[in-house]
Amino acid sequence: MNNKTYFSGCSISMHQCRCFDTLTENEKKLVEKNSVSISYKKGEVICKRGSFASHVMYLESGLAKVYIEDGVNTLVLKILPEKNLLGLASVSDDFKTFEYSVMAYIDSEILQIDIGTFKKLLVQNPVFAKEVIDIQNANSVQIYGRFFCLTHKQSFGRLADILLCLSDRIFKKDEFELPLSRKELAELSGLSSETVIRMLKVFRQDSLIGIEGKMFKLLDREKMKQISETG
Amino acid sequence: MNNKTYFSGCSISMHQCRCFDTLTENEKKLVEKNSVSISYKKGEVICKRGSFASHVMYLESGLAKVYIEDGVNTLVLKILPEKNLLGLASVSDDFKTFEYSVMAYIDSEILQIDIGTFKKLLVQNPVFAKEVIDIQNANSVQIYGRFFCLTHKQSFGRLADILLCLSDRIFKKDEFELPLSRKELAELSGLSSETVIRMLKVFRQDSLIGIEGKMFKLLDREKMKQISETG
DNA sequence: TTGAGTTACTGATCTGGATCAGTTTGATTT
DNA sequence: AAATCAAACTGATCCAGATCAGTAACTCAA
Repeated sequence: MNNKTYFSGCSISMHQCRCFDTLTENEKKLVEKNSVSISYKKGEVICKRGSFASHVMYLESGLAKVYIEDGVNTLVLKILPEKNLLGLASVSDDFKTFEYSVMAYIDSEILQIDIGTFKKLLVQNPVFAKEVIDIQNANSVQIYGRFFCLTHKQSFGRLADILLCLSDRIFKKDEFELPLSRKELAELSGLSSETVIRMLKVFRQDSLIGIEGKMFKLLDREKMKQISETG
Repeated sequence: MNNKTYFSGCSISMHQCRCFDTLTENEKKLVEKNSVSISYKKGEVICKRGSFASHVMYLESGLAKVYIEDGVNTLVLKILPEKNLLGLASVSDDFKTFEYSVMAYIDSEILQIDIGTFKKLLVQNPVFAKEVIDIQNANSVQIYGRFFCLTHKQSFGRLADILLCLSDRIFKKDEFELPLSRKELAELSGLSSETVIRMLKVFRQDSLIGIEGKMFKLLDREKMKQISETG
């Protein structure tokens, strides 16, 4: 009876945004007419928590972090891969402002969709609305896992988790160049950068990973998985 | 420039569930016909994370905790006051099972609504769907705040936060009888029960609160607020 | 190629809160 | 009223990870 349930702190949504597929041709045109596309460079802030939300956003390409901060600490809620919606809370009249901040990890392309148009579609196309609910749900469940991970796992488990997650869900191979600084990696795992650096060293010494600068290589996936589950 | 943003770890949704108001008479009857009401005693498990979800739930009366656990640790996602929906994720086909567990803090009445019926309403009544989206949003935003609180505030801030929250949102007065054990209060604030007990002692010594067994009385709300913001 | 700034890394120290090992209190049963 | 058991509380100790105070390496600009 020692089968602990496993929660992934993985902060990357796997949900494929299908909601636009449910629109009619006319509706698609309506969206096109009422949206603009904007480019962001690596490190640029895409939206600030608390600022007026006149649009829903869609990450067409790139990679972004969704986070909240209080001036001292930053909490990364999730990593957002391309083809995902952002700022959905603003469709509720209760939230006139963005509920979180978003920053581009790498150069990214954002589609801003007028909130009025989006709301109109929600009410006029129930299947679309249903898809949006699905997105919200996937989102919640993922946040629950991450919440558990950051509050109840300890450092090695968290870091192993994040590394596996990045490899599996973003880069889709064992070797990848990580576009994040050590500090960003630390903030993602809810640790100090010093701690992360020390831990990476241990992982390397134990031949779990190979690191050269920003190049990461998973050498022992099996053991890594085990650490992420038990640690 | 030292105005830190304040996140409440308050785990109690203030959202009033309005979604049923949007239904027509016929739809209301449909819901009534396809739902059952069940009583739970204090401490009873209302649903288990991972079990099949054939229904959405509505807490008619009582008070419950929504949580996830891995066999060792428990994370309380939120406290659920009466008149709130539960287990919404199961309306998504991706989630056939409950995404969290629920336990009654006090004797509670639960309405189980057939999932098929609920889904049907979602697709047939867009205003209803919109209300459900609003509920999801309120939920997410609240969890974000709690997430931040439990990961970045320290013990005194967290406990002050929870106490204020219970007083404000559940009991709606400064003096109340808390139906939770010290251990449950601890788990709610992400601390060990020993730590919570010690902290309560400090609060009492500083005349911030009065405690006698399960009776709590907030004596210095102002200072309490301050601790919850800075600590 | 020098210097200025940022990021990576290392070592030494500190500490918040957990853990462990009790005692006391209170509720419930017999 | 004695016995039992869980919850409340206390004190002593420990440790994971933060923090501080550096050095080293790696940009990038002039």
